[in-house]
Amino acid sequence: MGKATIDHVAERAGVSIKTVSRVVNNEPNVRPSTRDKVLRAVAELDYRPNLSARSLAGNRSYVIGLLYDNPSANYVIDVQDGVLAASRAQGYDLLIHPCNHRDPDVAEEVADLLRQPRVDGLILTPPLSDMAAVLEVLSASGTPFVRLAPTVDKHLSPYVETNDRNAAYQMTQQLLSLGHSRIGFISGHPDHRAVACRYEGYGDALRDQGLEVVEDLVEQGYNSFESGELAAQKLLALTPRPTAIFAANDDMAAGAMMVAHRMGLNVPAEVSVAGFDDTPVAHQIWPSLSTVRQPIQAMAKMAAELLLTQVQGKQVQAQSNLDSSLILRDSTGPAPK
Amino acid sequence: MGKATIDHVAERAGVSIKTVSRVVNNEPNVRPSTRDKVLRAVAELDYRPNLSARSLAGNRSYVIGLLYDNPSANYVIDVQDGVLAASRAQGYDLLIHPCNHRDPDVAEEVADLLRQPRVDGLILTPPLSDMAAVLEVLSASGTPFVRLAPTVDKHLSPYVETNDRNAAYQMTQQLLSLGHSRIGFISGHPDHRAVACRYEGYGDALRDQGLEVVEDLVEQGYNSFESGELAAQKLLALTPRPTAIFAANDDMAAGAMMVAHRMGLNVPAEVSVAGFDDTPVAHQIWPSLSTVRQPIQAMAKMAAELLLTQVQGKQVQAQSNLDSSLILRDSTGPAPK
DNA sequence: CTGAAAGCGCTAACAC
DNA sequence: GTGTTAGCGCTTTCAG
Repeated sequence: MGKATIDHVAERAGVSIKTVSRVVNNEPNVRPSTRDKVLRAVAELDYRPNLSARSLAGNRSYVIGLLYDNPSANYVIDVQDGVLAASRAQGYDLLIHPCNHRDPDVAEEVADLLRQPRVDGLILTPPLSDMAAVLEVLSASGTPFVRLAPTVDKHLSPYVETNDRNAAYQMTQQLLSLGHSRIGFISGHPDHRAVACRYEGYGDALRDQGLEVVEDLVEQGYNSFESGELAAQKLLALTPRPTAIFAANDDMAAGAMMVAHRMGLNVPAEVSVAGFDDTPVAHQIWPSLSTVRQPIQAMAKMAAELLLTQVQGKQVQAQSNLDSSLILRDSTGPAPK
Repeated sequence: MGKATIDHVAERAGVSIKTVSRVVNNEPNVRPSTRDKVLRAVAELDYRPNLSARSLAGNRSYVIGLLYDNPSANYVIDVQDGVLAASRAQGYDLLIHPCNHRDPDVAEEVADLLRQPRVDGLILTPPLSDMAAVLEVLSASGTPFVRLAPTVDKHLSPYVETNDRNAAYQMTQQLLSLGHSRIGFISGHPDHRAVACRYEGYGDALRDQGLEVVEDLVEQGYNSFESGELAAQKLLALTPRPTAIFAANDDMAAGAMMVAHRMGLNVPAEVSVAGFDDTPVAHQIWPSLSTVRQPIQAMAKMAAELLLTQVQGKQVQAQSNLDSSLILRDSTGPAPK
């Protein structure tokens, strides 16, 4: 089966190659009967347009890029799957580009990626969504891009987000309603601004209940299991001990749980633990972790759809907001007397 | 910065475009001084060859594909990172193509992917590495491919593997040396032949110790946490109870641990648990899990290197074998009296 | 509504 | 060693 080209199709359908091109690209101004003829020839020859030729002539690549700094395998896979779902549906391919956001050359790296007509558009995940240097390069290049959960310069591009603050507010409220008042908080990596927002929800919920944020009860974490362990060690060494710990992500919550186990503390009887993200570990540890589920895949899909709309030159809505949900499992319970 | 083309470079260097092409592609037969001139022009103009033009003219895409059926996010990310490390180094891009190996149309899907000159070669992960229909399409197409951990038709392509059987043998031996003799085994998904091999290692170790494989002590699992729970429920309900459980992967081991906790069994005092893969969950659960670490990323990198060598038309070694290592943590201990 | 012609930027022959 | 000449398969003018 020698690959069919547009010429073969044109010949078979008895039209010019331009007409074939029109049909294949869904352009207007083709008589229905002509369109049918062409479509039939396409089917018979099992014709697929050659992407390279297309991009060379049309100056587009039919590829979109996904730029991320691997914070967590589960997150990345969810994002990839969501983006792929949207891009495949429209015949676009996905180029993945992991990078290190602390590398001083990231912006240069991105510039490099854009210097060639490799990608028609880019999707950024946190913390890249918030990096001024990267945003500048992108804006200057004119390449369309969409961000996931940006917290700064939101006017620079369309974006998709969830309300992290609200979800954290609800989880805190949930703990308060269980009778907890000394609630420890392990905050997220400061570079991940979206994760940092979760702290606001925690504080707001306390204040709305007439409580204050106690400085000792808040520990800085860095999104990793180990940083959660360290933070929890400090929190659980306090007197009086907090009766609950809310960590800004599941890995840190798992770290806190590990510390509780080591100290012989019963979860949730002596201390409740809550996380955020609903990663697989949340239901694989014992007791299973109460957490917040974010629609990562749906967000990524939405972002890709916004991007593709934009790539095709259409006007696009500036933002999209999806909801999270509270997942209550076994790690949270009534406050001890 | 209007993109520089090969013509600009040729003009600036005072040579023909063909010479530029030679230099850029590291072809021989260019006088060093000429080469230098060209290289200087390339640098000054910040010239990058246009990939589309290149692939159109040269009938190659400078892209390799990674075909996988997402068994676990951590595994996939490791593979991606390994492949990227190798491909980036050689200027190749990566196209990811997750798919469902149970979908009756996978082979057709692969054929579709190959119908266009989108990818110069393909890397397959288990269980795709073992799927006859896919292998057939690939072999017929003539596209180079490399497999990770294949168990069948090894002559069909170069491949990279670890010795799963040996690693499982060692872990079983370790448990035996701790005094365990009733060791339950939770086997892996039958579609994942490489995982299935781990059962052989278990059996061989027992036999070499003069023990027999007791049918009741072997439960079929399907690689998921939940399947591990189910299997462990059966195993731990036996009388006498097994004093150790060895699961063919970490997720199932985590499931077994969950069941032990629910039954109030102390791990490892009353029952030891061992896993395989050293996924993050292994050190995030309590007690931390003894397991086997495989060099996934290194294997993937090696596979990509083999593929790229092949893509460039060079002869390539048929296989490569990397070693796993035992990671002993807190979930295994001496057999109870 | 349809077609002819002119490239997109590069590599592959083949000459010199 | 180096240059010349054709395309690769498509989209884009611009005519009809």
